[in-house]
Amino acid sequence: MPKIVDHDLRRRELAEAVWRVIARDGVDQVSIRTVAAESGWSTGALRHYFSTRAELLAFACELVIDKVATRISTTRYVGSPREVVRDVLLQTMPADANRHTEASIAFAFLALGLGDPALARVQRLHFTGMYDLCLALIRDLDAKGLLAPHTATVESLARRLHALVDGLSVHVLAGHLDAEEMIAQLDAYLGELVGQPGTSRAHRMPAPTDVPSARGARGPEDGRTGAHGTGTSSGHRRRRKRS
Amino acid sequence: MPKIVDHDLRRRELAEAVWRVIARDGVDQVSIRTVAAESGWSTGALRHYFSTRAELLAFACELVIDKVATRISTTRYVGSPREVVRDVLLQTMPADANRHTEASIAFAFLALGLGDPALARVQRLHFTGMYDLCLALIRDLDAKGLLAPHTATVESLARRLHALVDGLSVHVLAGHLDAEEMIAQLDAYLGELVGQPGTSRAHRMPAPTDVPSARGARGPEDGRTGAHGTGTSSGHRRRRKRS
DNA sequence: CACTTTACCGCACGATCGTGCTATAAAGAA
DNA sequence: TTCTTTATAGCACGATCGTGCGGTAAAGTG
Repeated sequence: MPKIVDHDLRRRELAEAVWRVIARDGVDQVSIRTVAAESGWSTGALRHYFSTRAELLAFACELVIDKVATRISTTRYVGSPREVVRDVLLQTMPADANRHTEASIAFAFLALGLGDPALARVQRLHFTGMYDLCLALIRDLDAKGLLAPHTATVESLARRLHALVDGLSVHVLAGHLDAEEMIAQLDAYLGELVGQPGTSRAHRMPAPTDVPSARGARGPEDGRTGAHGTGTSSGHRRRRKRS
Repeated sequence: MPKIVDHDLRRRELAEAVWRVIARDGVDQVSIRTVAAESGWSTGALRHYFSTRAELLAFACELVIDKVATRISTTRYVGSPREVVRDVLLQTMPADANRHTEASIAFAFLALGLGDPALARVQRLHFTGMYDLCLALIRDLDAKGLLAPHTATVESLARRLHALVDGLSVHVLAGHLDAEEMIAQLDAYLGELVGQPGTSRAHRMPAPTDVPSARGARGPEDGRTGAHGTGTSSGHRRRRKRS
């Protein structure tokens, strides 16, 4: 047998090059050649791992979705139930530079999905997973008796929470809000969901709370070594052999 | 003087061709040639009205924003203040086929704006205008004493309403919600803002209520004949002279 | 009529696109 | 060693892109 490379690992590496191109130059700058240049490979090498451009994009889209799902389900959360809910939801929002980049990539794919049914299908799964997560969080608060008196069903509350989270995210991505304001509004909304108490650190419940998984949500283990950092931070530009 | 055409009118006609291409084939199918074919003009004719592709896109983006701003400020609203608020906000949301198309176009531009600072600037103005509109609506409810007891500022309530509106819209555009569910959730949220009463038609106030303008919001008059229907419905395909 | 100005067409250029293809390098198996 | 299989490079093809530009039709003025 000749030189063997981990195909799945290489595909992830190339997908991350797609992310960097999208984050830096916009989604309409993604081409086989630009991704090849960004990753340091040749166009011919790319075709060994993705037979078509659409396949590359679909993989990069799925991967960024998996990335946040994995982070949600592997992060340990501390604090009151309300703080846990807040921090879980913030995992999907542009709360810092890393998540801003991540969210803008996911958002770019979302727009691309308006004209690409294959991408749209992947994204609907993501939305369904996020709604299920919101519903589970709300149900958890309800079971703990922390929800303020309400007339709506928990499903209705979850739908609105989900919409608020995505709406706030879009507003930050569009430059209409900054991250602090976004977080403040999320906090304010959660403050209306539970009793009045603000972000009070009193009444803390230090035991890490279980977080309902967002989707099929396979853990960090799917053949690889665990949390090795799928982060965008691995932006090493490989140098070419020639030219 | 030779043949004179209304430049602004022609530019609008071409921008509507851009909208149709985006709605039918996706934003990445917009090129000078496809827009020329869609509008029935030649590529050379296009260049008489837009010297560059970016200029064409920017104009089409601004125009779709103006279109909803104009509709908001020219529609007469009837019903209780709460119903007025609902109907005003629904003007920007994919509540029916027409508005769905319109919203998907605006959304496509939004993603395009992530990589184009000029477009991003236009869109920030739009978001600011929409926030101001939400704030004015909330203040109107507050002045009428219709707001349920709340601890938050009206600005905070407006921010969250704005985010909910856009979040629900995105969820419909992504195929995650249908229009009815979206409207139901908007209604439910407004039901929490004001007193408990649902969408009850009792206690109606039939006098058309004034709607605070969304932006600089010039009326429908800006040199043209008024409400002549800037609608996407004017999809007449012009036949070429030859070929 | 001729003349001027605007509207419009459509070709041409160079760049870039996705993708098929061949040639070569590398690495274990025999 | 030779052979077989995989990995990678990079060229070539046809299509499409944005845009510049010259030519022609039309409409009003003199």
